[in-house]
Amino acid sequence: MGEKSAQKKQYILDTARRVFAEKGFKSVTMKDIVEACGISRGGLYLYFDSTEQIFQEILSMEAQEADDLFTGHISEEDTAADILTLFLKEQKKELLQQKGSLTVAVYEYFFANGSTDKNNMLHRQFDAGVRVLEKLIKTGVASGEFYCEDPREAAANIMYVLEGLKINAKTFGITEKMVDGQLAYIMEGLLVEV
Amino acid sequence: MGEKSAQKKQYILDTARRVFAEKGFKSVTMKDIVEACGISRGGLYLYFDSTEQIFQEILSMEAQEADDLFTGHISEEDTAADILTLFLKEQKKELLQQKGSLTVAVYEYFFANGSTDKNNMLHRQFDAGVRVLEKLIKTGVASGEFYCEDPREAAANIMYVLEGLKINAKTFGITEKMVDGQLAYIMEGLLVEV
Amino acid sequence: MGEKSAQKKQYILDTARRVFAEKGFKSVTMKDIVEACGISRGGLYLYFDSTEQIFQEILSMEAQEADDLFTGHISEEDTAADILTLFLKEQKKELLQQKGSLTVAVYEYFFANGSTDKNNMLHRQFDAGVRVLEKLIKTGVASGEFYCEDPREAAANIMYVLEGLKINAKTFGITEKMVDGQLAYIMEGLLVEV
Amino acid sequence: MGEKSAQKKQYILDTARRVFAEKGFKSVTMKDIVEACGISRGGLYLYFDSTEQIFQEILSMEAQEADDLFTGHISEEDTAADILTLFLKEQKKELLQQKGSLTVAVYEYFFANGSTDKNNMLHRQFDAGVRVLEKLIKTGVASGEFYCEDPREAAANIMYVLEGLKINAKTFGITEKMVDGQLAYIMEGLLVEV
DNA sequence: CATGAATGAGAGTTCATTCAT
DNA sequence: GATGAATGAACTCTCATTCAT
Repeated sequence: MGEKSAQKKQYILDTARRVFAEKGFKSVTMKDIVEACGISRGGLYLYFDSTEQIFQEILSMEAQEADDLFTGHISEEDTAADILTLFLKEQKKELLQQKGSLTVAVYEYFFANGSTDKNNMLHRQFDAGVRVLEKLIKTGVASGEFYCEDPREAAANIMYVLEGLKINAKTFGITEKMVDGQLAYIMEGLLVEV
Repeated sequence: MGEKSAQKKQYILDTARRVFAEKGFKSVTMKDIVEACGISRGGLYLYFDSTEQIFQEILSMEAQEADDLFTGHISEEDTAADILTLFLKEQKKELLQQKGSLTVAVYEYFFANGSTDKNNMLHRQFDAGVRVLEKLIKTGVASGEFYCEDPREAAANIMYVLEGLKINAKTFGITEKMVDGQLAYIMEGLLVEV
Repeated sequence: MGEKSAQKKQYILDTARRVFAEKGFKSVTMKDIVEACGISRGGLYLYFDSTEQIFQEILSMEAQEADDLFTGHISEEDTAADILTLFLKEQKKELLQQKGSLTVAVYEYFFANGSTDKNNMLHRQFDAGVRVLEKLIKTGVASGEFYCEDPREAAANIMYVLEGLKINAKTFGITEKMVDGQLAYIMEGLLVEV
Repeated sequence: MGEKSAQKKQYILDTARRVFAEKGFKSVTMKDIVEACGISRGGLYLYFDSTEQIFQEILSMEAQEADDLFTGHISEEDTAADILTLFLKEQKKELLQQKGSLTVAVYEYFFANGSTDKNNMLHRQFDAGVRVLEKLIKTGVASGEFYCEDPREAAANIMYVLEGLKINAKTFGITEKMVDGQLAYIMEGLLVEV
């Protein structure tokens, strides 16, 4: 598969990503992707064998980008509270953005493949989130910004709340106010009262 | 529809519930249900037109039972902390129980139908949970058991964490320790320190 | 599957038999049979899962009929030579009849499935033929009609020649004269010269 | 087509021969051959248009070699019985050798193309075999080694038996004992009893 | 009411064949 | 000559849905 094919493969992945974002994982057929890409039936099979394989490759790409995001935060020179605020802001943006989100597809995929899929992306990202947040909280505690008796569980708590918001966003919708309320509640729970 | 038919309809719903618990919502076909019930293809269509309709009726039944559960707690004569502990214990049991749970099916269903489904069951139950917890926290604050500046957001926070735990349980698995950690963290956040 | 379905199943088998007779085994698709039967695509799958399964059932029917034929001969009251002549005459008829013969399909099927197929029909019929002929030759020898030092190999020889004629008939064609020549040669080899 | 191309063409034929030996004729696709050869899809079409054409050219090569074999026998200075024994020995070797044999592919090919293929290789080889054997038997009769009233049919008989053994070998398997039994039977039928 | 045979639409998959490079 | 990406036809198989009995 030469350079040109790599380009086309990427084109298919990008197009398929849109399809998955629209229809979730389970409803997407090879035919859907073929039609979205405007290529021939057989053509798609030159690159991928199944929707599952396509989705996995899309996930790999996403994971890459997500990792980049996470590591980006830590390098800043801001205070712990600033960084946490930034992190939550970004999460909020993602939560409220409807279009182009793979959330539903990802959940559908891992409902079926979560246990068998070694190196489960959702798992890895959740754990990574907890780790980053835990470290951040500890930093904040050390600097006197935060008060927290159990940084580990506090970090996990934040991640669970984000998961909860995410799933509710997809099953019955959330408002910006709801997100703001929770994020404020989280921040206030950590900040040392003046 | 006579009494006999009502019985058969109920039989179909009960059997179909098992099928949905096993396979989620999207993968279940009318054929699956027909086979699980041991009835004829045409027979099923006398009672239901689609898996969606069947699932909706199952959800109605579930909602009824869930409501019963919630209202059950409040009637106790225990302290707010006791009731909350009881509530969380029950949530824990549900979180850790794998078999027979409709969780995945429900999520899959509302991913597709969440916005269109008026009277969305997930939504109603989430709101109900928040309301009950808010009232409970307020009671606890009044009795001096709890300290909480924003009972509303605290209640929502608990519900979001439970959602987060629930979805993680289905996508990559959670351990009892993880649940205990979070539930303890929640309780400690509310209890007035001695 | 009620009585009516049994009839339709038989109809499919009879129709499919014609298709296999025309096109051999490997070239026949489910679609071919569907079209020959004038039924729907899905309809065929109610009765059979694959061309292989259909062919196997056809073979079972054939085997039944073939067995009936064999046993028919022996019951006669004729001399051994008469019976053998009759047997060879019938073989000749089959050899020269082109239409409706499953020969090619059978060979094609057993090329692929001969070793795995327990209870290989071709094998059973060949052995049965040898046994019947051996017994017949021994009878003829006892009655003084035949002269033969090794009835077993003589019987096998006849069966091999018949196989050879059969395959040649299908690969490049044989004439009646060629068959007659061989059959006469076989008879003369056995008959006691006057 | 230059010398280099001729070499490549030969390489394709040799490789394809192995493929046909493994899978017979009908199951082999252009793709199979392309992959076995490790060349490009388009590359194969520069030399051949179809599996049929490839197979025909392979058959031509085989025929050449087979003819060489036949003529080889006659040139010896041995007695007729010796030559016949040698011939049968070689036939036995071929019958028992499973790997690398084109037998199945050849039959499959001629099932479909036997009648249309002018200059049918199977036909020519069968006839050639009969002619050689007939001449040999006549020689043996003249020298007093053999007794045979109808050399022509005796020769044909041997060829038919060999065909029968060949096809049985491919459809349900034969043992060395079975071959030996028949070959001995043939020899004894010709030899003048001492 | 209940049955289950029948239909046909549609998804998956494989290959022969072509063609721009 | 040689490549291999691309196409589209053909086949397999599964279901939702209908309907005569």
